[in-house]
Amino acid sequence: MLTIGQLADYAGVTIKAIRHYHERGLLTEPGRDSSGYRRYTAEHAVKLVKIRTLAHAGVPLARIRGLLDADTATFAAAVAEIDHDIEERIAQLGRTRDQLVQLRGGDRLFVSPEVADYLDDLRELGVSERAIRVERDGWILMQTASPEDASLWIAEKRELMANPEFCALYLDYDAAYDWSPDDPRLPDLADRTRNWFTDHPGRSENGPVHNPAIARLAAQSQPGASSPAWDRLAQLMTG
Amino acid sequence: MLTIGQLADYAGVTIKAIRHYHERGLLTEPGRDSSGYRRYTAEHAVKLVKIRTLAHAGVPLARIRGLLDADTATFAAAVAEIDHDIEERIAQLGRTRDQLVQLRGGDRLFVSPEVADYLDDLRELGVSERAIRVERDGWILMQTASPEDASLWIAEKRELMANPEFCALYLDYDAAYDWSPDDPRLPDLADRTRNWFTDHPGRSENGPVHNPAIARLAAQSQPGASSPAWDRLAQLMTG
DNA sequence: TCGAACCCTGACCTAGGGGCAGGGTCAAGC
DNA sequence: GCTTGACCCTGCCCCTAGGTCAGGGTTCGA
Repeated sequence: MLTIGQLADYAGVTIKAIRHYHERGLLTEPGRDSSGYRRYTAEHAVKLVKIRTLAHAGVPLARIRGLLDADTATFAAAVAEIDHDIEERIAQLGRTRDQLVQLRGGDRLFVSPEVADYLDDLRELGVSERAIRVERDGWILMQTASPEDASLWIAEKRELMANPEFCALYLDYDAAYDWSPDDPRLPDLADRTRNWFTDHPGRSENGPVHNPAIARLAAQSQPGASSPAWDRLAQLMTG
Repeated sequence: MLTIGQLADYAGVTIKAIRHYHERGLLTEPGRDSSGYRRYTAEHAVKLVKIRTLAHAGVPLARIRGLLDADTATFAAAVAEIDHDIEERIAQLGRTRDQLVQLRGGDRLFVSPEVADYLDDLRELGVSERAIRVERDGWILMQTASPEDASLWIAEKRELMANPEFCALYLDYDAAYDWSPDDPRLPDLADRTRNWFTDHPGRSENGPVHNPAIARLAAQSQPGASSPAWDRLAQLMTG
């Protein structure tokens, strides 16, 4: 006959857990000795090890209760299912590990692969980190609000980046962020930008032209996403 | 700007979880629109994905809070540790899977490998399942009450089982369980048993002779572990 | 303009225990 | 015989990471 502590040590379980299993009706309360201590038999030990094993496998206690006196076939089927479940959980943990690595470096976790590739292209082109961040945040918002539109737009945008003229314009626009609003290069840049958009109207008919759309969305979320020079540019182009 | 539902879909998290993160101070409460709805920015989305990833990795929310604005080195160290932790958990799940298989068939989960081997030997020898069960339960109790003694005793017992005479005695004793208490073979069996113990005194000096010890322990836990014939045998040997 | 889908707060519930209070019991050593 | 440390008892509240329900208000598309 075992005391609760001996039983707990045997099964690798805390005393509290055993009492918990009693409360939940998983393990029958054993008899008491003269001083009121619980006294366990080998049968209890066997049952407790089964409970522990199933509990470690993540089976809810309520289900374990049902399983303990199920017939062999039912039990076997349940074990197979539980085993499959663990396999799935292991796979999920593996995926989580991969994501954990991504967490430290890169934006792949936050945007679609296409957008991530696009951001990498920008980085390679020499675009400033500030601009890339604004782009990223813009794409996050777009993808969240309307994934299909974002998917169309990013495809078009990546095609656009294959055009050297557009790339140059993009880089100049990026650089202009830090310019003085009186910089003499601003009017010329405004002209080139306007010409570009005149020559290359957007293809998505019910969507806005991309750059302004992104800028507007991003500006909402990113305080300080504009600058004096950019404000001046906007003035030059609309005015 | 995103609603809470959009944000939840983006991050693959429930609305309730997001509100929970607000309560725990993991994610700052965003501003509200005119009707009191929360409106989220891309920054929130990025932070939420980080939270989700860490939470899926099993990191407690309190720790995630500390990690979110830790410096790069601290964060990297934490991620490495968390990753290691997941690896460990995967290994543990693998072990649990093995045990799960054992759960269906065999006693290896309940007794030491030595005892399990011993039980297998008995089975091979042709010992009844009833006797094997009584033995198993006895060993569980012995191992739990005193693992060192049990370890010594099982070693001795297994040596004993190498002796054909002892095996024969064991089998006869097992068979006698079902005999009538008037069976004429009982006195002879009692004699042989007594002779055996006279010729082979137990080697552990401060321990009782094994068979009776096991029988007594097992009899306590297993109601009906004895039989009329066995009771008669005990009488014949002690009287 | 109406119904579906969305959002709000607040309160309560869950599993699987942990920890503490306040008390009784047992075994060993002196 | 007495003490000391290790056990055991019940009962209570606490925790995490949310889920669920009630009882509202809001927005959007047909």
